[in-house]
Amino acid sequence: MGRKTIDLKDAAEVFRDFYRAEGRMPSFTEIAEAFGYKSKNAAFELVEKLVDEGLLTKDARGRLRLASVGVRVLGTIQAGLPTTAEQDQMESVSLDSYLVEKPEETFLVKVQGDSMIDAGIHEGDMVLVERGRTAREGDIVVARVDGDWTLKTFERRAGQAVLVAANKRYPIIKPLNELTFGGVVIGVVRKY
Amino acid sequence: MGRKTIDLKDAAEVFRDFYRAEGRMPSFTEIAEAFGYKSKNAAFELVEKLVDEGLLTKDARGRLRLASVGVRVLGTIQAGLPTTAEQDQMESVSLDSYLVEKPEETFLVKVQGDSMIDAGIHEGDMVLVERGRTAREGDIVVARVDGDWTLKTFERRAGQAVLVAANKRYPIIKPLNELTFGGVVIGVVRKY
DNA sequence: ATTATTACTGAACGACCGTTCAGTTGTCAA
DNA sequence: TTGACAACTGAACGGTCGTTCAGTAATAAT
Repeated sequence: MGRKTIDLKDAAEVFRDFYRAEGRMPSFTEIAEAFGYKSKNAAFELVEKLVDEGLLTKDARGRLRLASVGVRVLGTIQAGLPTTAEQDQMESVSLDSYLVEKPEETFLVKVQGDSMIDAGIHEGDMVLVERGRTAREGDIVVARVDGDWTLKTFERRAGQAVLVAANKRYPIIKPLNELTFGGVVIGVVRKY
Repeated sequence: MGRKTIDLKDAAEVFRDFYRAEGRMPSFTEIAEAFGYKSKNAAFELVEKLVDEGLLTKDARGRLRLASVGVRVLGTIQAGLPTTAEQDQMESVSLDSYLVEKPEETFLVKVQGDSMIDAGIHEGDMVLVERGRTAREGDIVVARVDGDWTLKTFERRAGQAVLVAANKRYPIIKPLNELTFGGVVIGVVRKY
């Protein structure tokens, strides 16, 4: 046979790393460099195998594309986790596009304190805040009350806009002078 | 002056949409098509403006790159949300690469029930499960106990492996015959 | 009305792209 | 030992790429 045999899964990993670092797929010249080939054709044939395996895709003009960007979605937990054979047919979703609609207006903010713990937002969690969206009752908002920025639920009590913590140990905040909305929390992200 | 003047922010949105749909940035021919230009040069000059505005970047070989993939990270909530002027210098992070290390082994599972509510995992949340990772004490795991798949904290009581719910109303599960680990929960994602 | 400036068109350039092909080198099975 | 086969090398091809340049059309200021 030939010289070395590489695991195709490992090869696909190299492509994914390149895509993450560069934001695009490598050219055949770059693939050859990455794998230590001296010929583009060696890279070409490697890509053909990966396409056959379904790990890569090509578009009409031959440009490469990752078969699975993001994470695959499994319906419910009841079925257990899928095997390698089953997972090919599963839909794959990018967490960025799943959670964020307006990247230009969205920010990731680290949560301090436990004032929203009953809403499942713990200290150290990251909340996705969209700036400029109008807050509706019940929305969790980033707001500036009398000089301080806080993370609270926006509600109305007797016609007045108030900020309510999701923790019984915190009082309801009734803005005296100032109430500015920084943004609305559109999502929560936690990493263990 | 020339014929029409387009808002550069809107133009950048077109590029982002293309990148989301195709997984890569458009060529100048494709840009011309998307904006209704009959000449590649019109697209070229539009891109130059976007680069000047910092909305796009070019690499060494002239290929385009989105200036902000993913979401910008804001340190703490104390400072409030940044203005347009400040946000340019902020680091931008892809949620995919922030949360997921091994895309091939990671799955997104929708949570049913309230057994993990004290750990801040509510019904309807999505948990990121990495298959194959060895579970350590205190890890939240997807496990199969005596035939049923559940989401619980993995612990040891008197030398025996047990599954503990983060909810006082649920009992500790001591596996009778079978205990199979499907994967370890490496993150939580919630969308409002 | 004239001029300057901007928004384009259209053609051309070398460079690199994906692809193909002929040949070489190493490895395994018979 | 031999032959088949797979893993490569190296050169070549047309095509598309990013880029440049000369010119035209439309707006705005003078």
